[in-house]
Amino acid sequence: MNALNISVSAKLYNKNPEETDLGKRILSKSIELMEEMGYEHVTFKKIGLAIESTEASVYRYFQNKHQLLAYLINWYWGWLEVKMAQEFMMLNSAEDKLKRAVELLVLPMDEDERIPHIDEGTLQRLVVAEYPKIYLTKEVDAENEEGYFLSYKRLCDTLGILALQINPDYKYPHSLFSTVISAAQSQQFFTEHLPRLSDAANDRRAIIEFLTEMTLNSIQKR
Amino acid sequence: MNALNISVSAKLYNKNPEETDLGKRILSKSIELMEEMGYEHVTFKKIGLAIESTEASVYRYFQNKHQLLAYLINWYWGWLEVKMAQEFMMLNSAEDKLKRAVELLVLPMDEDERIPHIDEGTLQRLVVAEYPKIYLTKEVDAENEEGYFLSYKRLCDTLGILALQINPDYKYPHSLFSTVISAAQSQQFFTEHLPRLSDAANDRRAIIEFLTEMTLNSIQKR
DNA sequence: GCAAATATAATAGTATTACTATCAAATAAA
DNA sequence: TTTATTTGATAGTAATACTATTATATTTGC
Repeated sequence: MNALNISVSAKLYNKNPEETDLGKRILSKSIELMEEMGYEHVTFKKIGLAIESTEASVYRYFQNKHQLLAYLINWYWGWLEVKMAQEFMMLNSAEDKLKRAVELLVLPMDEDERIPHIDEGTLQRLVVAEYPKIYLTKEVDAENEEGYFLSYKRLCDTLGILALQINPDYKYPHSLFSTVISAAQSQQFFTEHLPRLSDAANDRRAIIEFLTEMTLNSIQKR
Repeated sequence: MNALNISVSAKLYNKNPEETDLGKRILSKSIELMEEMGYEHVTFKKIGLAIESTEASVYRYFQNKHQLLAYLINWYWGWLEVKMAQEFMMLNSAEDKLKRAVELLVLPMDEDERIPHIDEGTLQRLVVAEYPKIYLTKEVDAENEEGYFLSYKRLCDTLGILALQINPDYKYPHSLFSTVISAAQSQQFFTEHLPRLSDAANDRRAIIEFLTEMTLNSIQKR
């Protein structure tokens, strides 16, 4: 077992991939493959090949590619939340915590050696490139009931609570942080691929400053 | 010919659908079908059936489903820009223009009778549900060079210029408006499907207030 | 240590999708 | 009215997203 375990809803897999060696290889290789060739071009057959096993084996762990992506993205948000909780212990003001949260959303991730089968840096790039695809479907309502988006919602709540500590009268904490988290992802994507949609020429610090200003200016009492 | 024509880059179609009756039926029915059953579940075969023609006919106008979606979404942003330009003529301050722009992004659209083959209200709902899918692909760089995202970029520019009229020192006009436009879409989606990610219980006015505050507070000199 | 249960590998097969190609009939343009 | 263009009808192909089956490992419970 791992020193650290990120819990992901049991509805997000057929058979828990964290419990077997093959399962971990599926996670590790599908992160790699999806980041490299893009979600649309990945098939369970290709994953089977990459893990030196078969398509059928992958199906034993995940019902389909969409569920696998949802698993990985949930894992990422869950892991980010743990990271934030750890770092928040050292910080004393809600404002500092929010600033640090924005940094964690945008700065590249180092690998966590406690979890050798997941490369957090690659996973972060995968999330930047694919995350809205897990909810932009006609199945969203059914999947929402299955808990497909729990970790994302929890993260928004957590940050929203910090905002209310700064200004208890702020009316839009959930909207603000779903916007900020989403903007953190898309600004990273835009600086790389559609630079005219951002003002941060490949400079993560500028993205952080933009988001931090936007967040704090929105919350502030006036 | 139409009284009003929204121009869409010629790279977004094989054969211009605005020029023939069949082409217009393709546009009209694919908006309907995609909004109704979701992008993933639409096929050219189904569109062919819906327009009482064949799969092959649809392929004569669009290379594939992705290009068709890109066409429709570009058409939407192009049309919104025209709408905004019309309304801005009546308004005298940059702030009023920005406020109105946010409203146009969020309020439901009435049909424009000058363009009978496009139902703008349905198209708007389609854009809310699908727009990031046109750039979240591995082909984004190639498609960007083909002009797949021009109308979106132009819209962000236009609004960014208004922001600079309010505060010429504001450093992030492009980032801000790509964020605001994107948030306008996703907040509409969240209030309907993932309400815990917003604070606007099915109330478009609340979304507008949230976005307007966020925008103006970000720009303001302080 | 052995029987029973479970996990995996290898393979086959099906329906659907995303196209490409062909050709004749209809329509429009010169 | 000849010629070109557009459409309709049909066929075909490779890939995808699965489901099913069976033999062989591997693990677990007793």
